Amino acid sequence: MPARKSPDTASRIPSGKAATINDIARLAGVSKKTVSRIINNSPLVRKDTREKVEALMREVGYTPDPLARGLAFRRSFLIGMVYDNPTAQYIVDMQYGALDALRDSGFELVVHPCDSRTPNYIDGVRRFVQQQKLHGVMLVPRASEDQKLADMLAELGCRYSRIVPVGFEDNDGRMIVTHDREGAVEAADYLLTLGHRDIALITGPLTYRSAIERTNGFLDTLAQRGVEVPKARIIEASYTFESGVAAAEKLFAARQRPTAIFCGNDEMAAGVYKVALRAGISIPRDLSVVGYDDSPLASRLWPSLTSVRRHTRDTGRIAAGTLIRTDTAPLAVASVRPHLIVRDSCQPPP
Amino acid sequence: MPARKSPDTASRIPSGKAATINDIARLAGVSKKTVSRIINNSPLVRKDTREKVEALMREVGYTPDPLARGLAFRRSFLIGMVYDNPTAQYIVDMQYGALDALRDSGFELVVHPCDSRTPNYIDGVRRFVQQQKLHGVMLVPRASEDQKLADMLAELGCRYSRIVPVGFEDNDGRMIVTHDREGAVEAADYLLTLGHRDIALITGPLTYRSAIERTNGFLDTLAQRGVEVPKARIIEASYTFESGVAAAEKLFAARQRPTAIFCGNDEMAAGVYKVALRAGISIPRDLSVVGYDDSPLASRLWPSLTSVRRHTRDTGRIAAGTLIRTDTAPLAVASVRPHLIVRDSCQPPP
DNA sequence: CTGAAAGCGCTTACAG
DNA sequence: CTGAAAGCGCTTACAG
Repeated sequence: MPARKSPDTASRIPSGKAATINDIARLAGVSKKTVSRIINNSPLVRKDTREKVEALMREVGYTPDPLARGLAFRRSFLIGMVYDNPTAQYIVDMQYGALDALRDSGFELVVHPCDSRTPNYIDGVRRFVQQQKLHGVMLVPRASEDQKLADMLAELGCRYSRIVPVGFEDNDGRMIVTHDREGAVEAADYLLTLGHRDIALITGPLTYRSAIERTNGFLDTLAQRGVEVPKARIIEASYTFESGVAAAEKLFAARQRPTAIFCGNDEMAAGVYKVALRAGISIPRDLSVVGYDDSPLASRLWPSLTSVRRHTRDTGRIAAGTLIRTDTAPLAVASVRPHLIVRDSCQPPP
Repeated sequence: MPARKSPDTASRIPSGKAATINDIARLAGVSKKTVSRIINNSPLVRKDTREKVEALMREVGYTPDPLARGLAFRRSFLIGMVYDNPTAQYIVDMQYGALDALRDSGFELVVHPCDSRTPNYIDGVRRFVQQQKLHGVMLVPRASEDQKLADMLAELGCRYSRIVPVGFEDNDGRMIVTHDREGAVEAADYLLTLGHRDIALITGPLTYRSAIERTNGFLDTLAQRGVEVPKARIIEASYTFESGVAAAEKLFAARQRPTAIFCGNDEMAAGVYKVALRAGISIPRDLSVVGYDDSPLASRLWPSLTSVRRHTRDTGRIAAGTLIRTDTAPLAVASVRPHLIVRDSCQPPP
């Protein structure tokens, strides 16, 4: 179904089907190769030729067929998003960001969730990339931390971008560095400033660099101000609500309860809320809580949760944008910095 | 990069690039048309020919190029998912379901969020569908309720499936009916059985059929048991947390407070929780609350929220599956039925 | 049941 | 700066 065409040119295009490069070439009185050059922004076209042809393309509503272009290029106009993060809001925000970058670019976003715990998930991604001849792939945490996955893409010659904490080296793909440490540092500063000294920490799985960064950033900041956190108050959990519940139960069973808890994400903070509410521990009067993610949950909980915002949508926009741009140096490193959103879940210790 | 090939046949395929239909035809000693027939499951192939060729395809790891097939078919191997629902978990579940159906089918999922409140969003979807030559489109609530959107797809000849409440007619697309009424009926039955009579209702926007279905299902069930809900206790909100807060404030300001509230979704129920907790109203002792969606929020809240589950992933699987299948009658109507998940947010009235 | 020819709508060499 | 020829990897008529 061709887009609206003015009657005069419309009559010269086979009705009922969209215009092709041949129609444009014929109507403009140039070769299809010239039209092709214009489509691909080649500088080897005279300005007035370009303008004449572009006007015609607009008039007949011509857009080149990505299938035909892909076949000739041996590469599709699809960007793959590969992820194994279970947090819905994070995924959706990342998708929105990617789509922001892809809008009106002719590229589309193909989603590919996977489970990095299964042994051959990398083969699954490889098939996806090869079969669809993807133009590029964004690797989203936590899969983005898997060096084997990145290596496979490099070997395939597929361009990719990785969203990773500091500490990664990559000569093949573009990196977007999330600086998780800084968010944790801000959380620590905030709790210290409120006067807290009896502080506990519920971390994500320390097999992930992001969890390590958050943990170290938090503990280092406390240590710099002379606050040591006893081992019993550092609990490694799994980023799930249930693991947050279990961790909180352990912390509250101790002789002396902490006056503040920093959680590696909001899900686990919600677990702390549940245990505290059930036990009659008032937040923030008896206990201050800080989360990480600034998920919708943070404002839905009561009292609303102070949490570290990650700018996920911006991250997605950069990660996708870098895959379709040709003008920038492909290997530069981009940075996204988190920051603390203060709400109602903290106050000075009792 | 071709998949693993045994040395004998590998040597007969140009190294460094994947096998094509020509390689398969040559190695199998048949014409490429025969290979094509096998790819497309044509019955016009002798059984032993088929088996021989299929074995060869497996051996060399051949998969047909979707770009080339798409160009020849004038239709891609992409399924579009069009949605304007803001709830992250719902979207992600729907995507997972769709991907369940598409796995190993050769089709991929391309996401297309849109904003049905902008005047020309339908043009955006049209461009998406036409330009990518989509094989099919799933319409997800609430965009799925827009008849103009469905009509546009029908006019384009693009196959589509719609996830809709009862009450829609569609001769062009497949419908997956969600039976929202039944979930609301279950919620009403449950509250009545607990002994509630002073019941309030916070609905979604009544411009949506789904919100109307839930509202009517709830009110009709109460009426059948002789319970009338005064107008002041029926508040139309907008499915957001904030609108739930505002609705709860209005309900609690009344002379007599209801003993139970049914909310059109969990977001608004979380708003009720916030207002109740802030006001010292104990859930479920003083107030019972029922939500709709069974989102992650439902179990994260404390006390955990009784809510209606929608089986979103199953819905997505059916909606996508119907677009790539050729064996079933395309216009049959599928049904997905909600049901109540009882948690800790309700008890008999004080 | 099988195949040779032409074509899908583009791009890549290659020439000028 | 511009173009004619060949090709990307498939499928659709058309023949047999």
